Amino acid sequence: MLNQLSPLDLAFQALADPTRRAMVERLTRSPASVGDLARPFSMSLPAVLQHLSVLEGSGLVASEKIGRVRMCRIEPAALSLVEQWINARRIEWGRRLDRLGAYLEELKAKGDSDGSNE
Amino acid sequence: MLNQLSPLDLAFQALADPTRRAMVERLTRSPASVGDLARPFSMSLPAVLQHLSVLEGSGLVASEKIGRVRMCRIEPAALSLVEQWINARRIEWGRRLDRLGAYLEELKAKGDSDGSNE
DNA sequence: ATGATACTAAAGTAAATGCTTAACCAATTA
DNA sequence: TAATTGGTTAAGCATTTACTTTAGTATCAT
Repeated sequence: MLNQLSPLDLAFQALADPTRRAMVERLTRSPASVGDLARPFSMSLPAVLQHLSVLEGSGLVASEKIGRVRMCRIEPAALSLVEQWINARRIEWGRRLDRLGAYLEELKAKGDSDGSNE
Repeated sequence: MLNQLSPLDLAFQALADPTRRAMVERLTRSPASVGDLARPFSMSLPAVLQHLSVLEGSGLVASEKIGRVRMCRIEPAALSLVEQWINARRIEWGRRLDRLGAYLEELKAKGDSDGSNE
């Protein structure tokens, strides 16, 4: 089961929910208040607050209360953590294709030198 | 509530679990059997199978049974879906910084031309 | 044929998730 | 000062998630 969650876990979990992803998309354009964030959704304000707290817990979003309105903004560092994980997979995948390519080249060279078909 | 899940939802949800992410990492290096995938984890085989089925459902992994062993491989298209979402956010974020920068430049130009301090 | 191997299916469970409603409080505004 | 606005807290609930154990079913080796 999931006990000590890494920052990467928290980020991926936060982004797994479409509502939260939409909130991140919104905040990527500009900072917004809790009410602003809630407006597009057909759910209660407390529900939105809970999503927001997941986002804050993951480090993807930060917020600050000014007067009676809480302004929220994205925190790009957490997003780039996710980005790095994906990139690492792509790089490894590329390396694999390279190895496979080299192997196929080797096979081909061998095949060209003897009389086997294909 | 979550009803019709988009491919992106499925991919993010699949990657939200550390066990499944580890399985993806393993498969990025080379294809592996169910048993291979299970070995590093201290959980039952059925549990691993369930994780695998989530990964397959998300399109991140494909598998094929040969004899009595099921070989699994990653399916990079689904990963690149996630990558694209992240990139889109980074681009939007960049655009925002550009706008902010332009605004600050404008302020600065104005500030340089009049007598205000700073 | 017998047993071992590799996986699969089914059912059950504790905990987490994504909501809700019903208060509540603290800044504005009238 | 009283009402409104914007947010917050707490409690409760249905569903989903991440497992477990138990009991299979096909292969493959001997």
